Amino acid sequence: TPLAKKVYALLDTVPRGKMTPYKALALAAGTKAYRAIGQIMKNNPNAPATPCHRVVSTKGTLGGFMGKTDIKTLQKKIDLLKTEGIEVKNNRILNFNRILHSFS
DNA sequence: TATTTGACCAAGA
DNA sequence: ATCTTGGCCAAAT
Repeated sequence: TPLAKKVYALLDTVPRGKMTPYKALALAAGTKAYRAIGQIMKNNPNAPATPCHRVVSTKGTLGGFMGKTDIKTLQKKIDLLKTEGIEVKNNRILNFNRILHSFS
């Protein structure tokens, strides 16, 4: 889908160890449809190839991973993030404000 | 074409 | 702190 292409392109610019909220990602893609971002991820099994694990809610919570919201799946996302140096505790990202990525 | 659905968000209560 | 409400808009049905 057209929006998805932009989103994926932007995701590639998010460096390892940093994250972006759904909102910022959507706005950077030129739309206000932050809700649509999640839909795109769900339907596109580009799973960990494009770093969808670096996308989070503005509150610093994880949202979901690979179409699911259950704790087990989220834990995988957490582990994956940990390998990039991002710690998640009690469904909250530590140093959230420090690792936010801003698009040019 | 019309309706429904969210991996959302911000503001109230 | 938690819960509800209303708004949002692309994609999927």
